[in-house]
Amino acid sequence: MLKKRNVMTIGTLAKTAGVGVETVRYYQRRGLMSEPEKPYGGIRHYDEQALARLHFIRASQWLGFSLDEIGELLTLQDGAHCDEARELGEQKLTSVRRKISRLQQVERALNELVQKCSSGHGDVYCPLMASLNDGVEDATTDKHKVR
Amino acid sequence: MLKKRNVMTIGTLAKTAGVGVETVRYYQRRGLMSEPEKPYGGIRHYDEQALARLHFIRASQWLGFSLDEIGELLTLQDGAHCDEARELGEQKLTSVRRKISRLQQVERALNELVQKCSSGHGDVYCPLMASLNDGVEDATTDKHKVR
DNA sequence: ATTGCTTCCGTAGTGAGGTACGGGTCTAAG
DNA sequence: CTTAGACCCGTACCTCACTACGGAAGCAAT
Repeated sequence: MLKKRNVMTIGTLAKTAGVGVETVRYYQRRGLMSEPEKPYGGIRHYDEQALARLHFIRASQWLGFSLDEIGELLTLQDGAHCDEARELGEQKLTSVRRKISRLQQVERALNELVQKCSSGHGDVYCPLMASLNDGVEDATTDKHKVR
Repeated sequence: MLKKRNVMTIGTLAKTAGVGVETVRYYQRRGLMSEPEKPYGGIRHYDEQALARLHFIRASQWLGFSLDEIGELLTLQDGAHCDEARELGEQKLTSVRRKISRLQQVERALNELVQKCSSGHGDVYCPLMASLNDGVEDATTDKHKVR
């Protein structure tokens, strides 16, 4: 082994990871990736570690972690902080579950409204609109606070 | 009957609907609500119609419509466009269902990772971190494109 | 009449996660 | 040698739905 590190420019790195060059630079500004030293006069080069870091970031994002949270995860990188990492994971899991059940409520309400519209009616009015007008049955006591 | 319209200032209107004054003004700027004429020298007043409009907007938001989409819904207000409204509702329903199933994938992946962390391991490494490092099993072929 | 809360209005800032621009420098191909 | 295409870097801009700011003017109670 001892294969020579396969070296990339930022463009190649970005393409390989499926993100834009600007995105990589943005992660560097956010402190999620380091900027390699640039050799006299020119272009920085990146290795598989940089690529792995990018994969880590995207995987974490896919799980719903924000870039700030990913920064936190990255400080736990050495494996000695498994408990903290699990804690973060559990919090995220909870928030994902909340989102799911909220969306399921929305699904039920919306489905019902659409059904009512489809099943022919007096024509003079629209059940969906009517419901919107008086607040949609089912905002199950968490009125307001949409965001 | 013929009860005199119960008249409100913007502050009362906003509080009654559970939103901020600035939010009402914002909706006016967005064209979702009209600004009543102001009587010589001063303060505009709002009636139940304005309140109903605010309820309509919040109910629609709760269902996942964006303010732009709500503007569109509002043009269909007269009940004669039930088909168009239903169409919009169906599109939204589809997108809600997509979100749900995406989140359910995330839930499964995250749950598995957290479980692995909890069930004691060699200590030298963290299963969650390890998975993040090599991309999380289960990004089920929709790699990248998190947003 | 003075205090003190609202309203009015335009403009600007927030947060998240980027994307775009523009001017300058490098490098590789022809 | 020239030219096309990366790269470097800072700064500005984008979307979405608000939220804040600041000064002037109105209104209600003391």
